[in-house]
Amino acid sequence: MSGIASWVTAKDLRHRLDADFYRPEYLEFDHRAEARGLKMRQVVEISSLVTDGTHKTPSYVDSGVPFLSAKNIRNGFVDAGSGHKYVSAAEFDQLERWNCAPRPDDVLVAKSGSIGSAGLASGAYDRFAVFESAAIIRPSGVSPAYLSAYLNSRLGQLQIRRNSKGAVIRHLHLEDLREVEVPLPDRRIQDYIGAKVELAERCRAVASREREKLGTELATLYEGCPHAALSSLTTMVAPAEIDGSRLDAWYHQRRFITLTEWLRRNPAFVKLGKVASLSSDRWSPGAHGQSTFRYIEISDVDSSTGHVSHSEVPVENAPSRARKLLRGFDVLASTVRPNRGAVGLVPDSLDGAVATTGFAVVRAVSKTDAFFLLAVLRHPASTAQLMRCNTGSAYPAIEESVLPQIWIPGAKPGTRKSLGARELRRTTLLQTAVDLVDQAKADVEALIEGTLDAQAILAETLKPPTADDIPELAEDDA
DNA sequence: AGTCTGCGAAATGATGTGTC
DNA sequence: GACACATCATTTCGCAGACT
Repeated sequence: MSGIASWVTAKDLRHRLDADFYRPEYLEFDHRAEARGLKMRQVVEISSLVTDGTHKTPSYVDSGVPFLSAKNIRNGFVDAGSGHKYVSAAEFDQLERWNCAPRPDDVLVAKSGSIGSAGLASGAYDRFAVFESAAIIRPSGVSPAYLSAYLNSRLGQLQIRRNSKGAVIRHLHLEDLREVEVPLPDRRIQDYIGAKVELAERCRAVASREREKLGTELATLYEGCPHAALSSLTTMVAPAEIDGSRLDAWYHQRRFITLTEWLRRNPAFVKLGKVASLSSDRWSPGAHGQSTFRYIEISDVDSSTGHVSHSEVPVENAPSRARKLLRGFDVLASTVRPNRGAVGLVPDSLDGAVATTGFAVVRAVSKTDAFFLLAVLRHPASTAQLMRCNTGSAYPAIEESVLPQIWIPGAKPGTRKSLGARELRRTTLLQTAVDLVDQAKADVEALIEGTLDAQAILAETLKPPTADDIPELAEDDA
């Protein structure tokens, strides 16, 4: 960001007259695209429909047709995995008539919340409806996957920010989205960039199938486990059921007692502490002579995928909680707000990174075992056990020492290995998908910079990656 | 006059951080 | 370790003008 004042010449002037619209970085973008000889088209010119989801809050139902909102558009994907609501079939029909049901080739853009995030509708479901917080673009004359990559790129985000309004809470309005300018290269270049996004979608589809299989396999291990039972907070407790450590109603809810008893009596279950240990490796700022460090906080763990990311933080700005030194393949479980179920696995690339003290760091004996633990700790039976040990209602948290005490399936080595391998494959595919979208975004930026080898793409000497380049996809069983 | 759409903003929800 | 609080993100609501 540079100075507030910006010199605007007549040829830069468009329909808007506010200073913000003409900030130097925006003008620079205009000039650069022009220098590349790129055609610029407004979103409205390259789509047959630009609308948004329903404004009328539907009456939600427990199951039916999926109903997604802005929070489902993240990291370049329309992601159903982070949870969503449902509407009845009848309500869906009405929504479809109102153009609130995206088609597979549509591009969705977040209008509220993390505005400007985009993704392909096909990434979620074939049939679903969206809320007002998501915009629907039906591309025409542009590759949908390319459009999605562009909107997610730094440049697309810049354009969206440029067109969004609102002093305090910025929102993206439809009329502004329609005016967002899109560089339109040769169709073959669009397809080259779009192919990466499409391949990423394919990885995600296979990953989600893996998750289903994993779910089935885990269900076998947890067969008969009463983890989903509900009970009221009022419980009659027999004296023998009070373990002395706590006397509160929360801990003694019938469903918790039933679950723990069931697990304790079942010889197929062992305590986590039997198969893994808590790490107490510490880190302190300044002790390692670096100027920055890789910091992992709770929000860096994606609770729907188990993926762990990080941010680079200068050592002098280290939060007081940055204390836990990590190794590759450590399993992180959040001890604050355990209901969120933030459990993730530290990729090998983050060996030596630092986590907040809000995590318990579980260290398994092997790599596949770590993935097995990841799968098991994400299971509702584990979350319920952690929730039982919750203290504090305003600030729910558990103690780290609870983790080794929870019961997990003491599966045979072979089973653990195959489950772990499946979880590994799922995680790898999801990461590959993210990498591919990042590549596509980088390509768009290179296109504007003029560093993209357009000649090679047109001559087809430079080809986009295909499914054959991703070993995890090759194993995809028929 | 009734309905739909675009827009703004309050209400609600989530979550990281400093501090004791 | 617990807490209050700040700071967002997201949902929901309702007004106003356009459209039918």
